[in-house]
Amino acid sequence: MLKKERQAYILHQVNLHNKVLSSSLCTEINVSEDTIRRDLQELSEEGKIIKVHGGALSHSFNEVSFPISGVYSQNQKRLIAQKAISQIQNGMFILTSGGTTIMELARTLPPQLKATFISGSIPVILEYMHHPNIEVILIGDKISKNSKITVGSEAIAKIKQIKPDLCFLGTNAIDAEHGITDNDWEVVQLKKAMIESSKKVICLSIAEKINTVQPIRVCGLSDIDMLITELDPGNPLLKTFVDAGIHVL
Amino acid sequence: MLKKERQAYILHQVNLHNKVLSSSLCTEINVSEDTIRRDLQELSEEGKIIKVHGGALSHSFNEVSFPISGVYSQNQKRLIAQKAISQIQNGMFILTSGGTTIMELARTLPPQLKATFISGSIPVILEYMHHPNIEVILIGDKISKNSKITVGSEAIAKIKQIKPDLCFLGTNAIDAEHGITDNDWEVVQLKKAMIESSKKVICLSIAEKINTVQPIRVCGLSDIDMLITELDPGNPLLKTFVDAGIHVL
DNA sequence: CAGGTTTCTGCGTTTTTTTGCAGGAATACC
DNA sequence: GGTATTCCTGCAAAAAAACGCAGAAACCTG
Repeated sequence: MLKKERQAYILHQVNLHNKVLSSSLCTEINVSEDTIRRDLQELSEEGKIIKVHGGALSHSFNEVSFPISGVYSQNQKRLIAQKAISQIQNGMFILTSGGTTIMELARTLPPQLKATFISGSIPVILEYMHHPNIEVILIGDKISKNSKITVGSEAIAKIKQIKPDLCFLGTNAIDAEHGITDNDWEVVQLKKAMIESSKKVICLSIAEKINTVQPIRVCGLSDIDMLITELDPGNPLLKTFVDAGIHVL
Repeated sequence: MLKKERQAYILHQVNLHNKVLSSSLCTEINVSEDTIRRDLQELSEEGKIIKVHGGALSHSFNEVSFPISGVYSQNQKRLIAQKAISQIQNGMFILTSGGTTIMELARTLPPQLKATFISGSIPVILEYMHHPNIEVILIGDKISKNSKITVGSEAIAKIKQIKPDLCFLGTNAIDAEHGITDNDWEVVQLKKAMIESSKKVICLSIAEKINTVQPIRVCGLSDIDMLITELDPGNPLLKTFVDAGIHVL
């Protein structure tokens, strides 16, 4: 088994179960405990997981508070949310993924807006529920505890049955060459289904994530209709996306 | 169980109940009292909790609040939850409704329990998600904002597809003559489906709601397998239910 | 393709962390 | 004031991590 492969497997396990034990990993993959430990070390240095005595935990595990960076990018996300809202019209069916950017969007929705929002993300759904006028549809299935969204074939099947007007996609990484990429296999499956179902796909991303790559591919640039960042559309960082025919806001 | 995990669990318990006893924690997590004490020590040094003789308190507790009105029935509900948990075995598929009694059940689940919980209630699902070992399946559909559960034909169809071992039903009203009744038409539809699907239906109800009636009928007594209240099973108030062949706990 | 270099992996040893236990001190409760 | 918890200290065993090293594999590179 290749090192890269091994680490991808470990990362997948961590994202799936929120924790891994070095001991169980080394019997699963059949390598020495030292190798596992070194892998965990590397993944931890890359910020992908949290290494603890005896194994590792997913980041979301104790991601209760990240006050400093949170506030910092909060303003950027608010700006993105504003731009995104300008694309919404009354009566629309809107499918959204999870993530903090979408959370900000949910919080920022104008109270008089009347629309139907569909999502499988629990935190996002909670935000939508506070809104006085929108209808909320929840996609059901098994809940992935670390990403706090519903994942699985049922969820995907349900998404394929609907045809929303808009799809807002929070992104983990977007790159001119590799398109949108992510690090959780199940989340990627969902996003793929969301993109396929929707009439129009709008990708929300803070500038920090532009030109970054994650291990698993979600879709190419051609599948995206619009890209919203906190930057000015004329910013040179965005030129490649404009050139690719994406409407950049 | 990893140290971080344990501490996260403790922290969650503290934030939930505003206090924890070292003695009860050490039986719950199954470690020595010293370990718990050291964990509390560390968490206290990090400022996450306030350590006191015999356990720890939440920060918010210290400020003003002496337990408000809820506590009275909270204790009753906790007792009900305890009894309910005695009916759960590892590996079971368990369908639950919403409501505060079920919330208490969700909060009280022992951390080492491994089971699959299915529900359409958002607050209950949030509780389940905090649990380290259980699988959580969310029933999706349109969200009813006032009852905070998913309602509609999709949800009902999904419930009919499953065959859980147990169904815990929070009740609004139960009466010897009219059986279980409720006041929300959509919730009633769901509960009916839940009862129909489940191998065993366990009804949770505080004594206050016994012999009360609501406008819409959910089911008759014959559909219930077990009734759990905070009262002693021998209590005269429960006699009619025992006579009706219901196992009263 | 041959030779050299870098990277990766497993093993033995040492060091650190974690955990439980025992006995005495401190504290709460009656 | 006496008794029963609870707490702290030191200690020891077990588990895990870190470290150094050497063989093996992969990877340049000319």
